[in-house]
Amino acid sequence: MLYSIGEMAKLLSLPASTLRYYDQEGLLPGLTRSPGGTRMFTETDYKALMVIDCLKQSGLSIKEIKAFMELAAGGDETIGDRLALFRGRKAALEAQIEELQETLALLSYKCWYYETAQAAGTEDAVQNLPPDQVPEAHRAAMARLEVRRLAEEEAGK
Amino acid sequence: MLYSIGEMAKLLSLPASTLRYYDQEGLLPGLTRSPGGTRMFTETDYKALMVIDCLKQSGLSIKEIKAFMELAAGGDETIGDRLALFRGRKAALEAQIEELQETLALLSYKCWYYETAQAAGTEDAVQNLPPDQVPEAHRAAMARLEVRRLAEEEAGK
DNA sequence: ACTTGACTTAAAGTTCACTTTAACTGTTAC
DNA sequence: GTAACAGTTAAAGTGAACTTTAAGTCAAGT
Repeated sequence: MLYSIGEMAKLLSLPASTLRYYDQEGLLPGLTRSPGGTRMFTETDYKALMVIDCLKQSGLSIKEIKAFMELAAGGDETIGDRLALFRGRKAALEAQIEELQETLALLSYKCWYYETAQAAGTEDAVQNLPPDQVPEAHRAAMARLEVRRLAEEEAGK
Repeated sequence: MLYSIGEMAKLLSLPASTLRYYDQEGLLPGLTRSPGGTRMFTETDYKALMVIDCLKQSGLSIKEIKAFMELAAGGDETIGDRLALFRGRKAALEAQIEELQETLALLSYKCWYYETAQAAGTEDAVQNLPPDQVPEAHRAAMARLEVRRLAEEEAGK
């Protein structure tokens, strides 16, 4: 089964111009052309594009993805390099997700904060709430807003 | 406690130029200046900058964050709007994290793939592996690489 | 007073990942 | 065959988020 650039663009829900750009940047070394010069995408190209998206989401730049694609074109000799790359990306993404979980906790705290403020009709009510009335679940997020971090406890300035 | 732009930059581990840029873009409406014109950052500004980072991580642009900061400057009347914004950001980030979990699953599959290929000395060995020898945990990720999605099952072309 | 380092501004420059344009050519349906 | 549509290229343009530059001012220590 072969796909035109328009068909492939629909399958991936992205503009055809992006596929041309990726091709131009060397992200699709295996891509073939019809006698007339039209790009013909195969299922293998589809898989490559899914992996490209995956690497992109993991934080790689287009140039870095190109380097990986060249590795992949290098065959079995580069299996070790590619394994190392995926292990690195996996670790990076795990770290990234952890960071986003902390961000999420802060957003949850802010939702609680504004829900409480809304119920009271004013923000002051939440600001003046004794700390022990803040739900346990939000304490850590709340603490992240405090300065401290990095400053090694200077004596009262 | 007051901080110079350099001190605040260190606390946040970002360049002072970024803080000037944020100020210029209107992200710090409460920021005051010394008689000589030097920016003086308070703990409130620190908190605001933590929230800015949080909103940025949740996918908001600088312009959108500015709009929020203006809302916040509007006082108690805008509590409802701000609550709605944080709820929206929370939902968006939750969706984003789910997506990254899927990406992570694909990376895990790729790690397994290359570990197996490395053990066999060639990629072909993994390619030719009967599907039931692929660990259950990786089946879904593997399936995501297949075309199908969106195509409504055309009769054998 | 003077040096040094950190601050100030406006404006221009950078990087990234596309996106658009213009002029043209290939492909498909009638 | 021809219209209309989908494809092609090289090159220029876009928008976001900074970053750098240049020229100058402020603040702290000696």
